[in-house]
Amino acid sequence: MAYHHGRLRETLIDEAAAAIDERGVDALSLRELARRAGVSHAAPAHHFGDRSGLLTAIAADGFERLADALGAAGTDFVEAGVAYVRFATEEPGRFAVMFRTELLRPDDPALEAARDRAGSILASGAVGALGEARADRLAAWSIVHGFATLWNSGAIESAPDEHPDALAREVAARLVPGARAGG
Amino acid sequence: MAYHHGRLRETLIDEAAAAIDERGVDALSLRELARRAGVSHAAPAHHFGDRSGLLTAIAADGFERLADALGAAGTDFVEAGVAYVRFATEEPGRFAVMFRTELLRPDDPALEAARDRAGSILASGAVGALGEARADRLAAWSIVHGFATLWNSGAIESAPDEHPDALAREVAARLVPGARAGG
DNA sequence: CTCGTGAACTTGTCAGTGTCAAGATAGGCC
DNA sequence: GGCCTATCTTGACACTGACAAGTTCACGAG
Repeated sequence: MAYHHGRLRETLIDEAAAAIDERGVDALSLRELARRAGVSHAAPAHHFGDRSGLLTAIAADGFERLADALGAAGTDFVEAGVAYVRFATEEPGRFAVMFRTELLRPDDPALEAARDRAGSILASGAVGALGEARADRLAAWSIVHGFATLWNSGAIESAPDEHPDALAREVAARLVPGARAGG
Repeated sequence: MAYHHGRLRETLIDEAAAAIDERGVDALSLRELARRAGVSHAAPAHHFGDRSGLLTAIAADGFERLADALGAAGTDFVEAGVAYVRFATEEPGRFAVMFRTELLRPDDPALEAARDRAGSILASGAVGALGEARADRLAAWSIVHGFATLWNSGAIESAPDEHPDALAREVAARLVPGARAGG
């Protein structure tokens, strides 16, 4: 086994994110992660310090991906909202980590930057469709975030193979005055 | 130390809920809990089987309290929504456990009953203000649940002493056609 | 009263975890 | 060559959740 893995840091982030999507944050063990990557149990600590360091890196990566997805969806609030939900439901583990703030380093610069980027993109869509007030932006964020977390927690009853996109679009449209599409 | 504590089960649930409100679910250790209650490290297992049993009991208790709070708030959707948010923000630990389904026993009868009771009360308020469609009920639930979880995760920027109630009322009102109170 | 039966609780143990300290290795720069 | 620093390993510690087996106690039958 070579001493220098070469790309250990990236490997660990990818493996960890995949493991979290499969089995949840709490089931993620640093030691098992190290085993999967073929390194010793203390190798991850070198790159991330401790568990929160790893999760913070994953969360920052998650906000970057979310910002990209929101940007690609365009400026319409409903479409951005659907993109938000799609991201959350397709990568539930990453998404959960992003908002489990007690597990993260509070003032990590990379995390804060990524979070701000995603937030401002979502807010710009909301301002166009609803208004500029704080409550407008928060209402937009709340309804898509709430739907996403409820769906991921299994609280929303649905057919076994139902895809959340259509439902999310309907729900988000409820917030836009005069645009009660579907339903 | 008396062998028979007498009210160990209730004591453990109360202590655990308080500890969770203070330091989060993940920081809750069965052994520390037992220490606090003055019993041996294996005593909790007798009453709850394992960790998920304890958390399931706490979650069921939480849904009962939530249902009570929603019922007391009346049938108006906005007021019920504010009550939902108030419950979530005043007892954040309990609230978090209730939706961490991976930590709970999936088909516990007491949990299911309490959850259904709370759900139907919230839904009845939504139907009156919005409509009977699935998306109407989900939009109502999503916006208040989203606001509550975002607030609890610290994602919403606010003054250090700001109380979420007024903001929650404003946000919830955004969903009701023609009732854009505040903002 | 005594006795035994079962619930409530304890003691002991196990594999597993996160974190820390100290040692080993190797690539790059003089 | 020789050193230096980042990278990774080895070893240890205190802690955890879960399990098995033993101990104590309340209570009802006889």
